[in-house]
Order: sequence, then C-alpha cells, then structure tokens
Amino acid sequence: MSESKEALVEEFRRESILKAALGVIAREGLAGASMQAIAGEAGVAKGTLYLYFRDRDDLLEQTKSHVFDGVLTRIRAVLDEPRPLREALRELVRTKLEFFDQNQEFLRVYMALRHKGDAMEARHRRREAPQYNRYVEILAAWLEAAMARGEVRSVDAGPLALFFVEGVSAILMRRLEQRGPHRSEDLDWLVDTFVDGITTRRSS
Amino acid sequence: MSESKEALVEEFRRESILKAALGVIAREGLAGASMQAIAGEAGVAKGTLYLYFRDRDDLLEQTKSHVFDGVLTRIRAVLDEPRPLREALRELVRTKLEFFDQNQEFLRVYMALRHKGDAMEARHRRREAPQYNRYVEILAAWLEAAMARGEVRSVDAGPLALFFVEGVSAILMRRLEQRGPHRSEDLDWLVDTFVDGITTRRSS
Amino acid sequence: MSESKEALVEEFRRESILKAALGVIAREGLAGASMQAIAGEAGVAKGTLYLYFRDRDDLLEQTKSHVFDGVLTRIRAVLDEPRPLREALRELVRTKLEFFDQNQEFLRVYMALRHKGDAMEARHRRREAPQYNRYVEILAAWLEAAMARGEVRSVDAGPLALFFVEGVSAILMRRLEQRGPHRSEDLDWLVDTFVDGITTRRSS
Amino acid sequence: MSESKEALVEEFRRESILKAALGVIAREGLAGASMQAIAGEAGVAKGTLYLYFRDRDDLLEQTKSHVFDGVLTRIRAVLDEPRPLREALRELVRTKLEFFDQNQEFLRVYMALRHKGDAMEARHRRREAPQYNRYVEILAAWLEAAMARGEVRSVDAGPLALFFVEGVSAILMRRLEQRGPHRSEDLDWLVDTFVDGITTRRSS
DNA sequence: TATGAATGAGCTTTCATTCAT
DNA sequence: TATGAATGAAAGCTCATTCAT
Repeated sequence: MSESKEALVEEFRRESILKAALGVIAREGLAGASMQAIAGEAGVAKGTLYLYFRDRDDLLEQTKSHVFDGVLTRIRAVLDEPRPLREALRELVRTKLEFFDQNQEFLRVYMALRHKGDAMEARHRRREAPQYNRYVEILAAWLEAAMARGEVRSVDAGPLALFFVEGVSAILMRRLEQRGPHRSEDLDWLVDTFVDGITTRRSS
Repeated sequence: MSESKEALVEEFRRESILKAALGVIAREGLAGASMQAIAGEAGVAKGTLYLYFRDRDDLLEQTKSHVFDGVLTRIRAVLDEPRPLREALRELVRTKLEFFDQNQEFLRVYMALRHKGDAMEARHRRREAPQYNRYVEILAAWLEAAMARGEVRSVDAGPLALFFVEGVSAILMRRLEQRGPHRSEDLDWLVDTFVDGITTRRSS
Repeated sequence: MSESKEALVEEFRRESILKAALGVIAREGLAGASMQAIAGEAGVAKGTLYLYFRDRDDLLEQTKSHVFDGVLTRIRAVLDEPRPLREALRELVRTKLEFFDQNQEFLRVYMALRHKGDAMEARHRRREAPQYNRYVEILAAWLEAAMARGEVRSVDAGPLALFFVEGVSAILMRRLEQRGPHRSEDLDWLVDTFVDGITTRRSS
Repeated sequence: MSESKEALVEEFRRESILKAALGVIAREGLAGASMQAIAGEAGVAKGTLYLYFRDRDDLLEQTKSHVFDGVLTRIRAVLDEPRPLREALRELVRTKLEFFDQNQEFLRVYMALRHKGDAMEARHRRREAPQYNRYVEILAAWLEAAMARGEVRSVDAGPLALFFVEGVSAILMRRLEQRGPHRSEDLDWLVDTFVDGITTRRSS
C-alpha cells in the first residue's frame, strides 16, 4: 500500500518533469532545453532530474516517447473501430491534425528525430524511435487486412503506410507552420486521392 | 589569370571544407560537428574555417545548401524533359534514390532540417531551407501544368506535391537505413498507385 | 540562522575570488588576468567564477570597486574629523600612502582606469569609476567648506581638489615604484607648499 | 644617395604606420587596435607591420613614444625661453592644453601607460616610458635652477615637478572628457596658486 | 620588400554531471 | 529523497605571428 503510494508519487513526479521538458523544448528548442531550464520549469532542483532519468539523453528520449505514446493510443483507437476505408483514413487524418495542433511547437522540433539515426547524437545511434515505427506498423497491418479483404490493391503494405503517414505529416506540419486556420475537411480530398490510388484497378 | 587562379584555389578550399563538414556531420551528427572536428577532417586549422565562413552557422548552412543544390539541379532536369506523367514520376523517384544513396548519412541528419523552424536553434528560427522548398514548388508547378492539360485531377497542387515528396523521401530514407539492396524499380508500384490516385476520376 | 550562514559563506567565497583577482592583476596585469588564472589563484574551478560574477567584466569591475571602496572609507573618515587645514591634508596624504603601500601592485594597474574612458574597452566607455570621482568630490566639498570659512582662497574647488589628489597620487606611485623606504613625513613639505599656495593672499 | 632615399622611404612608411596606429587607438581603444586594424588603416598588409616593428608591443610602444616626443619638444622649447616664473608656467599649461586638445582621444587611452609598470603587459614590465619621465625631469631641472636663483623655495624638485605635471594633466584630461570649451586662461588661477605656494616664505 | 592565407594557442562562456549536505 | 554549489570538459571564436609566394 505504502509502496504503491510511493510509486504513485514517483510516477507523478516523473510525469511532471516530462511535461516540463515538453514545455521548455516547445518554447526554447532542443538546444535551449538545458537541465537547468527543465528543472526550473518543473520546480525541482537540477540534481533531482538525475534521480528520475539517467542523463539528459534519457530525459529527452522519454519526453519524446511520452508525446508519441499519446498519439499512438488515439490512432490505434481510430483504426480499431470498423469503418469504411475512406472514412477510416479521413478520421485518421482528423485525429492526427488534432494531435499536431496540440503539440505543434514540440513536434516542430521532434519531427526531426523520427528517423533511427537521430539528428542529435550520433553516439547514441542505437536508440530507436519505436512509437513512431509502431504507428506505421499499425497502419500497415490495417492496410494488409484491407488488402486481404480485397478492398485495397495488393502492394507492399509497409512502404505504403509509411508513404501515407509521412506525406500527411508533412502537410500538417506545413499548415501549422503557416499558422493559418485549418479544418480537417480541408484534407479530405487528399485522402480521397490516396484511396482512389490504392483501390483502383489499373486498366491495362 | 592570376586572379582567377586564386579564386579557383579559394573555391577549391571552400569546397573541401564543405566536403569535410559533410563527412563529419554524416559520421558524428550535427552536434558532433564541432569546428575542431571539421577542421581536422579538412586538414586545416580551426582558424582557417573562419576565413571561409562567417561562423559555425554559416558553415553548416552552406553545407546544407551545397548538398541540396545538387539534387535540385538534377530534379529540375528530370522534370524539364517532356515525358508521360507516369514515366516522369518514376524517373523522379529514380533520381532521388540515386541522390539519397550518395548522401545517405548526411541526409539522415539534414532531413530533420527541412522545415522552416529548424530543430536546433529557436533563436535562428528565421532561416529558411530554400532549396528544399524550391523542390516542392517545382513539382507543384509541374503538377499544375498537368492539371491544366487535364491529365491530373484538379486539386491543391502545393500540398499534393509535398505529400508525394515527403512520402517518397520517407521510404527512401528507410530503405537506406535498412541497408538492403535497392533497385529503383522496386518503387514503381508506388508511383503507379499515386498516379492512379491523382488521375482517376471517381465514379459517382 | 542557516540562511545567514550560507550568505556568509557565499560572501566569503566572493571576497576570496576578488582577492585572487586582485593578486593576479597585480602580478600579471589586466591582460594577464584571465578567468583561468583568477580561478587558479582562488583555488576554484573556472565555472565557479560565473556563479559569483556575471562575466569577466563584472568580476574586474567589482575588483576595482572593492579596492577603491577601502580607501574611500578611510579618506572620508580622515576628512570628517575636524582638524586644522594643514594637519588634515597631512593626514590625508599619510592615509593614502598607507593604502597605496598595501595595494601597490594593483594600483599600478588600476590607476590607469581612473578616467571615465577606460584604457581597455572603447565599447564600454560608458562605465564610470565612481569611487575615484567620489574621492575627488569629497575633497572638493571639504575645500569649499574651508573657503567658506575664509581659510582658503576662493577658487574653483573641483579642479583644485583634482590637482592635489592626482599630484599626490603620482608622487606616491613613483615612490612605490622606486621601492625605496618611505615615511609619510617625507611629504609634509609638499602639503605645506600646497597649503601655502591656497591660503596665501597674493600681494598685488 | 640611393641608400638615404631608401632610408627616407622606410622612415616615411614607419611614420605612416605609427600615425595609423594612433588613429585606431584613439577611435577603438587599445583592445581594438589589432594588427589587422592598424594595417588596414595604414593601407598595408598585416605582414608588413612586422618588417618595421618587432611585434605588437613594440609598435604600441613606439606609437606612444612618437606622441610623447611631440609634446616633449614643445615643452622643452617653452622652458628654454627665459621668462618670469609665473609666465613660464602659464605658458607651459597653455602648451600642454593645446597638445592634449590635439591628441585627446589617444591620450585618454595612453595616460594610463605613463607609469613604469604599464597597465597592459606585466610580462614587459621592463619597458620605461622615458619621454614622460624626461618631461618631469626637465621641469624639475628648471625648478632647481629657479631654486638656485632664489626664486623658488628649496624643496625636492623631482616630486614637486611630478606633482605639478600630474595635477595639471588630470585637470586637462577631465576638461577634455567633459568636452566643454576650454581656454587656457581658465587655468591661470591654478598656476598662480602653485606659484604662490612654491615662492612664499612661510612666516614663522 | 610586401603580401595575406594559414596557423593554433588561448580566450570567455556554457552546461551536463557529481556529491556533500 | 532532494538539493544546488562546484566542477571541468568542451565549445565557438579571435588574433598575433609566420612564411611561401
């Protein structure tokens, strides 16, 4: 009981630090996210960060994971629900837009770090970006299921999912950068185009 | 004569530094690309770098430009040549693959910096990545021309181009990361899918 | 209690750094007073200096203030005490000699920086040397009071005070440089000469 | 013939560099007087400076000498001319004011370096500032002659000269700093005060 | 003699990390 | 467990000096 209470307190502290890191990164950029700045934002001392995270890299890594976990959960939910192809993908884009909107500043920074070999730390190239890959994998599996059902032309689902995910992400990022108002319906045509492409049977 | 010789030597030195920077960035990442490291790779003294570049930012910026200029030229050439839609895009992907192959390690890092608000420096958020944007713009213009000819369904060409460019880039990056052998024909199906999507008229 | 203790420790550390800076400047000159050297002399790490001083300029500035504050206090005390003109000025010179003797090497360097436009930094021309000016002002006020009492011929007290202060400083500096033994009585004749000059009524 | 011509050219070049150094120091301060800046001002290449001066210290030193030589010559001329005590010192101050006025910005910097142990370079503490000392010596000799003639009370002439010289310098510097208009007559009262002091016989 | 490209020591400053409290 | 003063490696950058031309 007491143990679980302590674990709860610890988890709470951990999350508040992650949230602080998120805020600082969004506001100041990665380079501005010094341990001092994060500690300050979190209202703890610098040393305390090292009680919860191995080092700066670890903290930054977990911050990234934390954010991506959020979208992953939502996206999984969208795809789990049975829907017509076109509707499902429209909903997917809608969800993603919403998420991007909420994490705009942070993503601007972290989009960079999608790929295996991070921009930052060649030393730590081993690290993955598992959530990001998971997202693509989930969509790929979903597409494969659609292919199995004959709804989608049979192609290599992995690259296809990646193509769609990144293409949409790029558009969303640009929209956010331009700070114009954005409604998700504005992108329905894109989904339609994509769906037309993957469902159409080529005429000789 | 002597002047042009000196200018040549200067340009040669400048390029050799850019090449060194490219190498260091590819090997060690952006953060690892210290002036010291770049100078070492180039076989010159630290101070020499400052004879050719204003500061580190300038050097990094020019390194990026140098690389992107290369692909931009090639891509422009591909799109300038009149070709059927499908062929043109296949050739585009082929060209890009080749380029990515040559600059793999560097791009892994610099893909990050495509977007307006760079990953690194919130202070320097102003800087653009003009070549990258130019690439997308060129494709968008090309697509618009195709729309005008009635070959492609009329949609917002800018986002569409971005979608394609980024989607393809993502796949290329992943392929390179997985270091498997890759033939450009492997992606013909993707181009076909995209072309089908953008050319097909929806039936009711 | 604990707070005041910490404040005490902090103040102690701060002063020990100032003392170290003083020593280094005296020994190596201003240009030789690198942060490294000062830190070494103080027995702390370079970074520690930045916990107590904003930057090098700040440290140097405070070092100067620290020294000049000392003499200012003593000189004020001398002039506050009511004394005959001649006695007061003799005592002033005596006090100054004692102070110069204690801070000889440092003053050799910092005498330079008396004037508004420092020797060092054209960029920082704004900074004053307030303590030094205060010293002259105090003496000027004191002389004006003597004029008001009819003890001293009425002239422009500011320049007169400056004349005396600098004249005496120069002699003290030279004596210290020549490292001969020096007793303050050796300068009584100078005070007498000055006093004679300022008190005498000119005979047509 | 040709040799002397070359020597002339060399001397001309040397002086033009000194003049350039003077200008840069006056404009940018000592710290801003980089070899590059001086070379630029002189219209020669950096390397050329080293053909005429051993190193930066040497150049700076000679710049100082060059300036002080000028005033020294003029002052010697003033004191060589037979004049009543009061007139001679008034003329001395007048000459000095004129000189200070012409070299204002430079002196602001170099006043610092009057003393044996320069502010800048403890390593080079050996160097003298001979011209400055010569000035004081000349005045001291002149005062001693006046003492021998019975016109001035017999005291230690060296310190007395130093006292007068520095006192006057300080006032002139301050006037220049305050950039107000200044006429030399404004300082006649000071000379009178001083003369009264040194000529008056104390009454018991 | 004159040049200026190249050098590299040395500077100030930042900041991730440690550890005594 | 939490702190934050202290550390010192490492960064970007400057500039006096050298030397091949």
